[in-house]
Amino acid sequence: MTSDVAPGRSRSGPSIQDVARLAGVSAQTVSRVSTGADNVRPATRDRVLAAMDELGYSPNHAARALRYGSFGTIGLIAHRLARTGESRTVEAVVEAARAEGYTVSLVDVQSPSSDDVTAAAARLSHQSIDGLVIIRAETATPASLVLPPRMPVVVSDSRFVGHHPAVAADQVTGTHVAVQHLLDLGHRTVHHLAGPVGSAPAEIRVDTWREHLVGAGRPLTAPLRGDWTARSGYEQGRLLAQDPDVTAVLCANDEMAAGLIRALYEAGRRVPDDISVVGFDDIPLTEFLWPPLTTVQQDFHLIGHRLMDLLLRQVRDREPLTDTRIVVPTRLVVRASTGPPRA
Amino acid sequence: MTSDVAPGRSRSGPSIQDVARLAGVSAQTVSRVSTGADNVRPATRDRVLAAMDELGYSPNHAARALRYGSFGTIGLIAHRLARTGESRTVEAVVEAARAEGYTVSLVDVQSPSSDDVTAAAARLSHQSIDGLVIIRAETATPASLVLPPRMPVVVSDSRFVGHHPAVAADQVTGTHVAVQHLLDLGHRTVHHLAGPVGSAPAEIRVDTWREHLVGAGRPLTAPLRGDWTARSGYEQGRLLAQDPDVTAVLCANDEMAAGLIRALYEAGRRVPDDISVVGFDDIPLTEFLWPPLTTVQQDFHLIGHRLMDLLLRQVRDREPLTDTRIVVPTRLVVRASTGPPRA
DNA sequence: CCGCTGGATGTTGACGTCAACATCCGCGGC
DNA sequence: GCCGCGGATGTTGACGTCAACATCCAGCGG
Repeated sequence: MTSDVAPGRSRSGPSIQDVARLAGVSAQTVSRVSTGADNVRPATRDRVLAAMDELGYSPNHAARALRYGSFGTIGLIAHRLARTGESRTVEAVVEAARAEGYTVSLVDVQSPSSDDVTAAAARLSHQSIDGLVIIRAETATPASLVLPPRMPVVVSDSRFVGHHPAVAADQVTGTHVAVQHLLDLGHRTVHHLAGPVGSAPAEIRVDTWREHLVGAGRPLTAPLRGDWTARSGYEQGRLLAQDPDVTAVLCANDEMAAGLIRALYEAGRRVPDDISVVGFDDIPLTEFLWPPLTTVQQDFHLIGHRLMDLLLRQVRDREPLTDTRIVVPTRLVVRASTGPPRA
Repeated sequence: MTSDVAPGRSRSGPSIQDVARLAGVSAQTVSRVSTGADNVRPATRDRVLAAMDELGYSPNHAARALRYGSFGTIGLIAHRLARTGESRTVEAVVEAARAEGYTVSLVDVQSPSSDDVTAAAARLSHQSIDGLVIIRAETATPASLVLPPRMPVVVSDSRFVGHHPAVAADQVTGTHVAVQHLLDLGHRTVHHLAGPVGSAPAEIRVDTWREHLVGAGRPLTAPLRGDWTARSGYEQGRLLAQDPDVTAVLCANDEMAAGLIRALYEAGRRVPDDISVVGFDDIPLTEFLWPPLTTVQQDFHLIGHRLMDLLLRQVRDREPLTDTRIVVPTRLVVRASTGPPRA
């Protein structure tokens, strides 16, 4: 019943030594029990387990990490974490990581520039992480992004193909299908409310949209620019509402589409009667907007899991995956915000 | 020019010894340079820095953590991380942590029950975290939540007052103000679309709503129950639309309000002409719904920062904050979804 | 009854870092 | 010229864990 646990030893709990003392065995035997080695007599094991329980012992992760050279932790760099696509991807990565026994260390960078991402990666690598996931480093470029050598990395951005293993939604097909959907409905051309200049996903969508219209021989207008927020969609929508030629708009995400639709309504233009609108992402609210939004669905959950798969193949199996690329399909969900143009 | 860095030493980079060898000094001198001690001759310091640079050295965090008993890491437990309130709070905590030099280890629990949260906390405490932030452990209860002893903890849930330091939005005032706003408009009573049974924030809103109506001597109806999703709001809205007595509904969050409004429209009941609707949270899209939603704004950003403040007071300053409680104000934002009942 | 075998358990050292203490060296004062 | 002092640098040990090796003992065959 005597308790001779060292009293004032900082914050960290009881050590393996304390347990060993209480159980009347050596530290090594305690270690064997806690790593699940099989050559421990059941009676001894029980005694050790009881001692662990009494002391509330849990192995010191720092010591294990030092011993093994691995933390069981992966770093995750995101920008504007609270945005829909980001937070859902993060959630999926965290979920997949937990399933594999890894913990996720999260860093939210101020800007998605190469400098900030480089700094965040350096910070994380000091944490002795086993691998690094970078989510949508929008304005970073492969050449200027400096990562710790020998660090397994995956990126959710197709721009990094050839430099880092990447997982990306098939935005090209998604955009083609969305534009074609509008043309099929009879629209003469499609306007585009794009994401900010410099953002890679925004540019891919702009390029594909333009290419498709050119390929179909349709008139081309300059893309409008938003910053992904509903407010920017609203502002651009006020401008667009002035233009009687506009009958169909492809928006680079759902938030901007929501803002746009509201601006159109306020200007007296009805969706889809006067103007058809397509979004991108399929956020949970999309279905309950008025009218329910036709949109290009991205499977963020799958993207998150694929990111983790790809990372673990490098971390665990030591596969060198320099230029692997995984494309996750997108899918057009047709709801009520698109229809034929007014005759 | 000779490079005698040990070749096959797993993943971790060069050690302090490698740098010392290259610079022709002892490991301790390298340590002094990297911790910024001042008693190193400038010439020596330069030599060491050059060696660090050449080798790409950075201190091994695991070893430091072992030595110091601290990781510079805080644990963050969340449930359904991708939800609006959660992701914005997480973002704010991560931001505040980074500003203070801490990294955040993220765990997303399957369910917000005491058991799952307890397990997650145990997992994290193995990571040698310095403190723990628990975001909205909805159905966990103070009594059954077992946390590692001596672990600094903060919780964003007022139910834990008296057990753990907590930061919570002032939902009580927010709910009172919202209900009164509807009564002031002339509604005879207010219906309530609540969150799931067992969720603490949901129950607080239910209790306050009921209490306010009773206090004002208004007729009381049983709260409808959703699960925070827009879909559940839609489903309850279909039921509610059948009831001609309903003229005002307070929803426990904005997503459910959006779903509810859509169901009302589909049933031919107009908002706010036939029915007024109030939401809760003020998510970014709220303003761009149709009609723009009157809602109770919660300042998630401030909540995140306050959580971090409270945690650091325990971690850094060793303040024992058992029952501290910080209340973050809420605010009713009146938009276009509320109005007087039809005469 | 002795020695051998094999499983259970103990001992040692190393992972990388840094505080405490030890040592070394140059310079100023007497 | 010698002593002492103080700043720069080196050495030792400890943080907690676990693999490798060492030891111990029970049981069995000869």
